[in-house]
Amino acid sequence: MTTPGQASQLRLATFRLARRLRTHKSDDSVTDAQFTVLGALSRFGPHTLSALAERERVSAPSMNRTVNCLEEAGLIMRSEDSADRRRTNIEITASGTDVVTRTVSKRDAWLTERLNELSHEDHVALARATEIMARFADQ
Amino acid sequence: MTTPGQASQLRLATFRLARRLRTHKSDDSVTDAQFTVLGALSRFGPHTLSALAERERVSAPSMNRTVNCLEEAGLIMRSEDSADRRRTNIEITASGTDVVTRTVSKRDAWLTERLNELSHEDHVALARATEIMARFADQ
DNA sequence: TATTGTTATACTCTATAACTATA
DNA sequence: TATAGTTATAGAGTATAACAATA
Repeated sequence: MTTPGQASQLRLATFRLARRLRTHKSDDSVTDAQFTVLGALSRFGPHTLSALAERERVSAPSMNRTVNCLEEAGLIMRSEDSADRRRTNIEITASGTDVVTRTVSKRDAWLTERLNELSHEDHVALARATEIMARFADQ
Repeated sequence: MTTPGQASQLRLATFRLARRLRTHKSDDSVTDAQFTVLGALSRFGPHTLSALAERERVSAPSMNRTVNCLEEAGLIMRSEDSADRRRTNIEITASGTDVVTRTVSKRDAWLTERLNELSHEDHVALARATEIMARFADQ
């Protein structure tokens, strides 16, 4: 059974940790929204514009603008879909992959330091919680 | 020992859950940034403009704009500081407090629904992880 | 007719620089 | 001279509405 304060505690801890992590910005040339798109392209491969918009839960015009910025910076590439000429395939470039790699390692360094000091039991609990949180986020 | 992807997974899950929780607002007329300011005023009492800007880690002009929107909506009130006439004290109104209360209960209701479907083991792990995340955020 | 991507338009959030009033 | 708040200006992210090209 869920106790009343449990949801509040999880909500506050989530917001506070997200905020704390956000203060560890590494690369000023790429914004958070742009980096999130690069990360999605890096992890899941090429997307159409609408697939990217749906994944990030933003409108197609909004995603189009972000993708335009990334294209101008040479971090993504558009290419026509040979089967359906309405579609545009969007994929990350070598430069884009490089940005992801460097940024992730910088962003996660702070977190990794703290994870390394946890007990084995805490590690297991945190890994399990991470899966649950990701599942919640998808619902 | 911390495996390479663990920090990334925790970071992503935290960002995604925070983002998901943020979609639950009581009122679409209040944006995320505005609601965060209302929450700070509700929890910590009146602030000067620069104190609010510092707490939210944004520039004074940026905070000024957000505060203007909240004032026009009747959710906060400005009043002159009697001791130092350069200062403006910013406090939440009854309407503002109402928005905070309704939004918080809505967010926790959504979270509680999902918590209630977890196994006992998942509950324990999540509670333990919540404590760890809060501790990380304070460091 | 429906779908995909895009453009037009408008609003918020963000920043830096410069200005006003006060200490 | 220094500080608190504000205004001016500009760039990015967000949305809805409307449009062209294609299925």
